[in-house]
Amino acid sequence: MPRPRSVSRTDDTVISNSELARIFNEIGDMLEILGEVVYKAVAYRRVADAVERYPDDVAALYRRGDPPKLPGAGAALTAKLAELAETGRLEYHERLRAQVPDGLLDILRVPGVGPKTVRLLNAELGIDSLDALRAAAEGGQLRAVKGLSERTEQNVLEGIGRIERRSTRLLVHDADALVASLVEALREVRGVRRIEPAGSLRRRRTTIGDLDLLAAVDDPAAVIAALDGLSDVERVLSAGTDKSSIILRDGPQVDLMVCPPAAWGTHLVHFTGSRDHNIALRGMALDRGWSLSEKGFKVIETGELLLDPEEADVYGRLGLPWIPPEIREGDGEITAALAGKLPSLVTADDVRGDTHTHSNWTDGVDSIETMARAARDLGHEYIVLTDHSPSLGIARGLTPERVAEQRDEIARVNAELAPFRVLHGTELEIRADATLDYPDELLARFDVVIASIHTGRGQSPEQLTRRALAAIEHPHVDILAHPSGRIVNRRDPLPLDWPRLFESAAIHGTALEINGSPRLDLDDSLARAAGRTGARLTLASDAHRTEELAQQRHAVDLARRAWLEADQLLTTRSADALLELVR
DNA sequence: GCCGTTTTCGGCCCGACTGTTTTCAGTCG
Repeated sequence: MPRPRSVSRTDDTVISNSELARIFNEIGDMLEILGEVVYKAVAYRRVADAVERYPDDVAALYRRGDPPKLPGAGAALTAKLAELAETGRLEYHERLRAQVPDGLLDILRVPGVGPKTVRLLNAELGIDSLDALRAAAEGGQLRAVKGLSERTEQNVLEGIGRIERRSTRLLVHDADALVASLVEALREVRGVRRIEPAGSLRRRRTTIGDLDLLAAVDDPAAVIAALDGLSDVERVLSAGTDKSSIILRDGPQVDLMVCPPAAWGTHLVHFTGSRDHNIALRGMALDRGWSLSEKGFKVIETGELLLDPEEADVYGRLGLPWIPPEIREGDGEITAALAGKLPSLVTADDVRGDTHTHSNWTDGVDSIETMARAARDLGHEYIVLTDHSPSLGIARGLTPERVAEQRDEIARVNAELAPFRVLHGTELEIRADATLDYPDELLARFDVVIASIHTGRGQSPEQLTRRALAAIEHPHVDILAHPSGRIVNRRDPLPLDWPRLFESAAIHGTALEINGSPRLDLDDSLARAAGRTGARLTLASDAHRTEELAQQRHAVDLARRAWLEADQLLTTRSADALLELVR
């Protein structure tokens, strides 16, 4: 399976953050294969992570002479980022690639095969590609190498099969459903006191690699046996006394950790992560003479183990308030906690309405009344109905005449369902030429106008930014919907000038949407950056059927990851307060 | 390669599991 590698660039395109990160990660892999000190590889990967998470375009900032301060980037790596930003290439990277055969990086992706084994295979058997590795394993040649065996050959073949089948990371929406069924199955096992998802799912990341579960149990063997025995388990990867890993059929890897109830706190902190967050906590523990692991705090002088049954006890020992999982990314939360400046994150209970919903008047499935009743059942006080404007032909956008008819229908539903309210809105197309899809007189009659880009996505960053700004600055536009236009795992975000957009949104009082559908747009780092500039945001489901109204809770999760508080959001207000704000 | 209210050198989070080996290295999270 060939993997993409960077190519020489001759055009004037600024290299993207994800491409920078990819190159730095690849350097880390190559350094390890070459047998360099592992910390050098770690340094490159750390900076790769920081670049990937950075909300603005790192290369563009370098070019502008305003390079960001990235944690873990010293003189050497800063110079390499600068070289990549200026030229799109990195001589050091190309030199390493000349030393490391292409296929070795592919082999490194086989589970269970690390850099040492890659080197060994290459040195002893001349293996330099996945195909060569597969052939050698099938031919029983690996067992001739000291330290490898027939068993290794089987594992390698299974590993190759898995990376060839492996799809993209799991969307959090899908991971939730999977984990719920696992938790339900294991909760009933004898001796299970508590069981909860941990890892990136508990941090509510957008996509999930492996599913992590933590169980507090009296009898570890019982719950591990129960997991391994589930009907949809394709293979048991490992099964020890404290943890077990399985692969679900057509699904992700699931890691189950068990612990005694008395040590639940440290285990949950440990397995929730992130890695950077845990490293920071361990550093703080060391300063106090403790070694922190999932087992507990070990007093270094005496070896005594201090147990914490709850997470709050763990943080308390370190002089910290409990930190919500969503912001445990090693991205300033420890500093904020120490200073007593943790945000009071928005919660699902703060939400009073939804600013982006559709009906069967355009591309939705359910009627206005059905959507309204479902939203009321969810506890909402109102929804904004935002069916499409005409130029989005694929969605059967509403003509001005149909808009008028829809207004009457909404009045009827409101009379029926009061005090619940349907506010009359529109999802207004921002056309390719930066004009809007309805005349101003018509826009003025809507309660709420949300504007979005669906077409002309191939335009230059300048053109696209101009279109978004045209909407933000328009007096009748209240919300920019799914601002980046991305769909997770399917459609890349538009290359917009975000700092300019956020600043303009703050000035004009136009809110930016956090969309809880599989778009998950804005993403968490952009939403955090927007919040910092003082722009207002809104949480929306973009529901096209009643069941999708519940998607809004993914927007809540994302807002929490973005450090947002209730008063920075529209949908935490009453309908009247919302109308007052957008007037 | 980075980094310092102990350090400009000597550290760099910590432990479980596997496999092959008789005490540990490699891999993973």
